[in-house]
Amino acid sequence: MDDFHDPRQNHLLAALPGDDYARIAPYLELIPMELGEVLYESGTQMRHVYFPTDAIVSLLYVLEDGASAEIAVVGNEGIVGVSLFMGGETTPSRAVVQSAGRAYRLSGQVLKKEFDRVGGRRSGALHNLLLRYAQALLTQMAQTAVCNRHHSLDQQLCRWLLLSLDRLQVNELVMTQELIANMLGVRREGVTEAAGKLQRAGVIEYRRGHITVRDRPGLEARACECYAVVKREFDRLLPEVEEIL
Amino acid sequence: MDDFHDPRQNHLLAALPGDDYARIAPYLELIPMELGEVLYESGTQMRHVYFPTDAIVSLLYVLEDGASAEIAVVGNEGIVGVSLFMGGETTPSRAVVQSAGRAYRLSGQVLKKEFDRVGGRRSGALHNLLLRYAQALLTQMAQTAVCNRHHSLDQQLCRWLLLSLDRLQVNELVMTQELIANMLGVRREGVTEAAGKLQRAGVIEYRRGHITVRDRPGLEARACECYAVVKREFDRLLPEVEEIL
DNA sequence: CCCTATATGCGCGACAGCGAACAGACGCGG
DNA sequence: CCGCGTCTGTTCGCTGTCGCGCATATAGGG
Repeated sequence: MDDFHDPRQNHLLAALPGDDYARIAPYLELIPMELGEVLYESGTQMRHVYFPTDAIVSLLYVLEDGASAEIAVVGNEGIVGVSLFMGGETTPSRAVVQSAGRAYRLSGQVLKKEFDRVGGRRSGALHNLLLRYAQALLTQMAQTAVCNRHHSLDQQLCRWLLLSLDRLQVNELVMTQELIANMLGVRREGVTEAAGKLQRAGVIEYRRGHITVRDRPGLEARACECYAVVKREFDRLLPEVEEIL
Repeated sequence: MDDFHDPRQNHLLAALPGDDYARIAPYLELIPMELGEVLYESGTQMRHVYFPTDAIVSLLYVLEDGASAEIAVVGNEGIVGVSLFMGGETTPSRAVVQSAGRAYRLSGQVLKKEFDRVGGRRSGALHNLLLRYAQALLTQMAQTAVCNRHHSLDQQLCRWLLLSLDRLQVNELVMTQELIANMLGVRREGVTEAAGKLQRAGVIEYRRGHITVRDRPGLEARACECYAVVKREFDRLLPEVEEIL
């Protein structure tokens, strides 16, 4: 978490070949993101995509009655705003900053131009990379759907903590139980109870808005299979990321 | 439902400009599909994509313990096998025929070649069309996730019936309650009860594996918002379909 | 350093959906 | 036209989560 900041702390940007990266690099703007900030609202036209470095963004779906649920989470392994290059321009979801940090912003026009570029190689590297990322996102959403249906709040909390942890450089999350409840689409009291169990078991420790993970293997053991499936699929679809780090 | 069969009964194929369509038409094979047939298993390499005409295919996710849930449904508005052109080759889901009928099969190689084609126009029409379809699929999955979390079995059954109905030419579904329960990821008894309510209300009528919808507006009134959101998004993303029909 | 907004803990009753078990009813195939 | 396999209807207790209300603890700004 030093002050020197490089777009390539985002894995997608890091995975781009030198010349592909060089073409978009001049357009990347470093943007700080605060907890709770809304990057885009359901149905609104987006102007930019975001490549998080140390921030985490949740894709939330909000129902008419105000109830909500997280459908996917994006950290430094991904990009916020896939609908810009998929062609739809908008999505019926909301993007909210779940963990403060920074991201690189890129104008939608520049991204699209590069995405559609048909340069020396067949289709550009960015094109293939983003499509594979979109598929990984599809998997994450599918898994969320099934998990919502079949798994207990306890298991889901573990899954959620692990997903967040993977996208952070530290083992402490700044996050209230109320917010977690919003993400998971459950009652706050339910989170309190589940978190209490984990604390008593020595897996996590928390105090007013701060959760520290003490026993990651323990967390993995209590999580449902959904965490592992999603992680495996991300690793499979985006292997460049592993090679580099 | 005459015997003359045209690939263009699939809306994606119908939406392709003449010359784009002409290039892949010779490779399209008409395939009959029986109820319950598995098009591909989770994690297996796919050789073909399928463009249903009067069949309906469910994308199911099956958990380790055998529990399952439908994450999306594909009829003549779509294509089965998006991961082939997204670049992942496989997905961790299973494709099952939910309603018998026919589909046109296309070799993955031919599809990919056309998908990556950079012909006269910018990127090919197929490319844009399929990406927009993929985004619609993303929306459907997201909505399924939220629906699983927040809505009652009764509402979900209505949503599911409507989604199926939209993809059929008739108002009768050949489908047991047991199968519906598998799709929704609930107990069979739950479906029996929910269906009983609908029958008593005169909205549907059923007998051993056959469900007939009598009052579609009634069904829509009882469904959650999820149905309308998904339908609206499909119409927005794939407008060509409406223009043609 | 205190005070207040905010975060967490807990205790109800209510209820939807689960799991298992079984009875009846339909309809296809022989 | 008969029989059996399959589909549907119904029961019971159980668990997990909800919805509400309220008590208590904590941190950080004035």
